[in-house]
Amino acid sequence: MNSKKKKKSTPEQRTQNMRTVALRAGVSSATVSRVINGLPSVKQETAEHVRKIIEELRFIPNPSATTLKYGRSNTYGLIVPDLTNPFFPEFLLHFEQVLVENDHEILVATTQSSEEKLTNSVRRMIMRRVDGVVLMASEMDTRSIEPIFDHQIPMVTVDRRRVHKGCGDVAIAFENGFREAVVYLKELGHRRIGFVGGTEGLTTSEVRLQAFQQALQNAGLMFTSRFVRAADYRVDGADAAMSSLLNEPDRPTAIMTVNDLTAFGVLRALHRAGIKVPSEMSVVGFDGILLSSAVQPPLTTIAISLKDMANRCLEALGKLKADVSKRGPLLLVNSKLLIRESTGPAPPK
Amino acid sequence: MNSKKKKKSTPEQRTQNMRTVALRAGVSSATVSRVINGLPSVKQETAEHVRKIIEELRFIPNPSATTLKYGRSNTYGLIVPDLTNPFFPEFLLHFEQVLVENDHEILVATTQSSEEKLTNSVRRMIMRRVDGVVLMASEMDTRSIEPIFDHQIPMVTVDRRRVHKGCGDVAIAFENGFREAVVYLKELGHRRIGFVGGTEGLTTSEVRLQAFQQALQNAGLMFTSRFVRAADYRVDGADAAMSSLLNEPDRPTAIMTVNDLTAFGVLRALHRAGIKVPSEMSVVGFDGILLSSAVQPPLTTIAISLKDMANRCLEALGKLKADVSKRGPLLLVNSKLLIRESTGPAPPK
DNA sequence: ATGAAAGCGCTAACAA
DNA sequence: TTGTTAGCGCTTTCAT
Repeated sequence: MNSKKKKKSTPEQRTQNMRTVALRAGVSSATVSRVINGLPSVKQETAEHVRKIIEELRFIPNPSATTLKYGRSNTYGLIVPDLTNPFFPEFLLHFEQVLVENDHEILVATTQSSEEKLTNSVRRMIMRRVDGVVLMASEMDTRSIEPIFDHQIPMVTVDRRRVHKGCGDVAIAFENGFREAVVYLKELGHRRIGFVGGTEGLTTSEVRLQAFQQALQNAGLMFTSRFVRAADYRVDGADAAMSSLLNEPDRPTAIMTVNDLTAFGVLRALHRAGIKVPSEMSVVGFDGILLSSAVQPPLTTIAISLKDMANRCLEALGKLKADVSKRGPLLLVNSKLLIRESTGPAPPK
Repeated sequence: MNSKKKKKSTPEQRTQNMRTVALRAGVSSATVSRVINGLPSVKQETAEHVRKIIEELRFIPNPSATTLKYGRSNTYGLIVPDLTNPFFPEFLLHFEQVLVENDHEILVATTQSSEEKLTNSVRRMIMRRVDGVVLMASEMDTRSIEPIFDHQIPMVTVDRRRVHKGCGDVAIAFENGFREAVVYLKELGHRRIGFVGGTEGLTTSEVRLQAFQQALQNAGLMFTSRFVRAADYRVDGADAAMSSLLNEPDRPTAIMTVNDLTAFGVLRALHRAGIKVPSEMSVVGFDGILLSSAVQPPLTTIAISLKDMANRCLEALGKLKADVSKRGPLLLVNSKLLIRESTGPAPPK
């Protein structure tokens, strides 16, 4: 029963289009287009009639025609390193919320910290003619993202802290958050504060480490690299790093971390070592992912407002859309200490 | 410096296209197309030359033309209820892995369990002319997804356990997993096993509860609804449900749950109540999300192979693509008990 | 082995 | 206020 009817050239089944609607409504397809796009130059009456037909026919327009015509797709690209870190899906959620309101789509790509995948993701973004890209994989080499600029696509990076032609940046105000946390820990009597950081060699990791160092200085506390370990933003790496840190002769009484996953790893290492949190050691996370309140003990963490961050990204992208040839803005997202139960008074000497 | 040159009709800046390449290579755009698509009917020499030009020009094709022509977009849709449950992003990751290999895109939509959002997501899927949809929001009313069938788009649901015309299903084999877990708990001496389930009224919740009940029967253990609570697949809801369960006069010695997030909530409630895990009570999760090994204690859980699941979804979609007018397959994904530290021998009477 | 050309659905000029 | 029409980039007959 395989019907092999080929009329002329159209190879697959035809779908409805504005013509179909127009024919049925007794108007031209231009009018249908105008109605759908809400242009004012249509008689009230006609518009309503057309809308009724659209309803009847359950007509759904085909945006690929518009994409073809204008080279823009009402889609934004989001490139993230790792969807298994809940921070990114949570951001995605907020980003989506803002965009879908505006009838935009999101094209998500993950890089898994591979240069090759990034190059590939960038290519996909360009192919799909995205209106803008948010790049959260700041660890990457600049070369891979150059095609974005060649194609005049606005881009915002997160936490690269550099802007240039066609590219803005949304930076997380680590400084504030770390300062607030250090002050808080100091008030609790902590004097030796350690740090489990991110992958070495990444700008973003260095920025965070420096912010921590700065915060210690501001509070008049001593910084020693003996209390610092690099990890990889993930649980297992952080666990290992913390275990190594525990070998230091005089231990810190509090640990700050580069993100919540790292804090989870630290908690696990401490638990395995039989060190009680917070009575023997305090732990502070960073990010404020939803699950940070679900672990034991609920994590004191420096939270970022994802909503704010999504809005800033859009803001930067919007500014660039007006003129891709100028340098993008450098915006800041604040962080805020969220006190829960993984921190407490420093143990007595 | 706003250049306002309008030549004829083209409103935005032109981009490269196959013509550009063709001109430069001294061939026709048809040949360029054939080279790009790897058709065999091109002279080796010509093909290489064209490829060189493509390279030189850094040409990137525009798939929206193809989408327009053929009404298919090389994109699959994925509709999930909740990106903040790590299970879904983790699945997305595997799904993406399989698809990107095949030069496909993913269009993600979240429903947040809202019927309206689902309707909207479905519309977006149709607009973008996706080649198929994976629907993980099985809690939803059927009406909202009907347009998918009207538009002949293959669909796979996850864990609806019903198939029909144009729609397959990938079911998670809860039965196996629960049976395995119950047997394991029984061997540890547990006789009273409680259950914290999913949102009431959802097929998927009922399936899981029944699987649990069945597993108890098979093991010759008593089932009592006093030891069962409905929650909402999330931490807070599960925490509350567990707290309520603790009010029962003779408590269960082990708790099984409907997903890992629920287990996290249970752990938190137990911790707050001062009940030690696993010495006083054992807890079993479901899903095997990455973070299940990061909590304290590391969670014994019934793990699903996400890779397997992604492959099954594709398999079902592939079968349907061959013929959307027939009913889709009903495939099964296995689950497997992962023993960690949240389970132990039943406490002495 | 290659080229010419039609047409996918939509929208903005332009005409009426 | 509405209609006519060209053309976005690509693929695929059909012709050469």
